Amino acid sequence: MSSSLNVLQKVFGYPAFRGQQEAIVAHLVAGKNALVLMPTGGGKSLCYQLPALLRPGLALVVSPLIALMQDQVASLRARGVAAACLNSSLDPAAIQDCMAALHCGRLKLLYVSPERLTQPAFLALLETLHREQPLALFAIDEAHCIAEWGHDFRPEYRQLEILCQRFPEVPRIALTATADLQTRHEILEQLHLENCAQFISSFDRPNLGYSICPKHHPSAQIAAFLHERHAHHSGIIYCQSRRQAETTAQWLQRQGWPGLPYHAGLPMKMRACHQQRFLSEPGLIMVATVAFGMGVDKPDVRFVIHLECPKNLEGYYQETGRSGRDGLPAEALLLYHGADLAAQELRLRHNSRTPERLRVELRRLRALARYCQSDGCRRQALLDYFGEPHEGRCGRCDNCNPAYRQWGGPARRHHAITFAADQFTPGIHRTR
DNA sequence: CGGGACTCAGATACCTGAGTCCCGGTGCCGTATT
Repeated sequence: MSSSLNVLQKVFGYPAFRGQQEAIVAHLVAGKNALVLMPTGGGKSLCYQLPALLRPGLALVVSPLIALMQDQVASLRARGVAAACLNSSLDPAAIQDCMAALHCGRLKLLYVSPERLTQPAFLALLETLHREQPLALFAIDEAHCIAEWGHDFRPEYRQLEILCQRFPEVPRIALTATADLQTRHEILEQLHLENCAQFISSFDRPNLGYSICPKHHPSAQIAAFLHERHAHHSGIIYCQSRRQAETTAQWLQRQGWPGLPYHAGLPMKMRACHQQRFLSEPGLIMVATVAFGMGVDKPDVRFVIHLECPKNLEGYYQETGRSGRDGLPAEALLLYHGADLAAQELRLRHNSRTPERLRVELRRLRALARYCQSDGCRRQALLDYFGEPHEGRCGRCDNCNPAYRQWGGPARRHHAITFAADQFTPGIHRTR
């Protein structure tokens, strides 16, 4: 039995590798670089965790959120792996413990943020450790953040090339569940992975149905959608602003739907409470900004509604992809209005740091606009955007199947909630 | 900011016009202040 299969079974408790995992692990164990695109739930973490155990030395994992680090460390420790994170949530004593463990070589995996990683003092620490015992590898988890956040929001994401400069012989692996061609290009460029192997799984989510409807009267359209299709289902409604999330959640509650607001302007306790309730209570509707989602793994989310257009198809794919993780049917509904696109364009023009950046973002926005306005198969268009062929006529989008075309909204608002139930094709939305 | 979307009232079973509101959002880290 190979040592990697042995560790897979003994430490992680899986009988066998899935998909491209085995090839990726072998590639990394051999000391080579890789880019991995794999859907959530596909077993991405294993692709660097297993090599981290098989190679000598400490593996460093760059992760965007403290909550993600904590989840990963807890799960590794539960399997008996010496893992830790180093971040601002730790008290001085915990930091001391972590440093002691690092210095005596007891740790196998250390999770840090890009902000921590790029601090001179931390890099000096890494170099000290590296002289004692060469580092096992660098893993950049959620690597799309390099492109998504690196340009303005979290600039340290664009300083990760320092890994290659300071530790050129340590293998690097970048992992994400969502990256369009532009984002892939930026990840490869920033991490100096230009000629590395790319392991790209299919982006198709066959159990998701896609609908895009003209936004006439959103509250009536949402009410009809929930009433006819998703009563008592868990779902997410994505909004573009905190205020919209608040008002929409309040409106839902007034209508008798269990809506909970979620955005970064809420007190920490309330955010945690709403997230916990969403995960544990059935049938809740999270009304959220982009603050909600990363690292949230709820298998039975049955629908995602976009009250406004996201700013590109990458974001749309990410957000819709949070439904149907259990493999059972789920639906994505986007309420489309040209003015929302125009608003996104204005924001881009206002906020883009460089003309080049603006050009790139406008191109991505226009791809989203074409997608919304297209009368072709949505699945085919979405997969095409990610460079993946699909024959079209998927049967599970509004352009392929009239049953997904019900939410166009009433021409006259007072007819809002009077859709006839017999318009639906039975059997399309079974949930078990 | 100007202009579009939405709400609400009033009149009347669908529609109009005036008034209001809006004009992003994501998190690390470290330091200053209670």
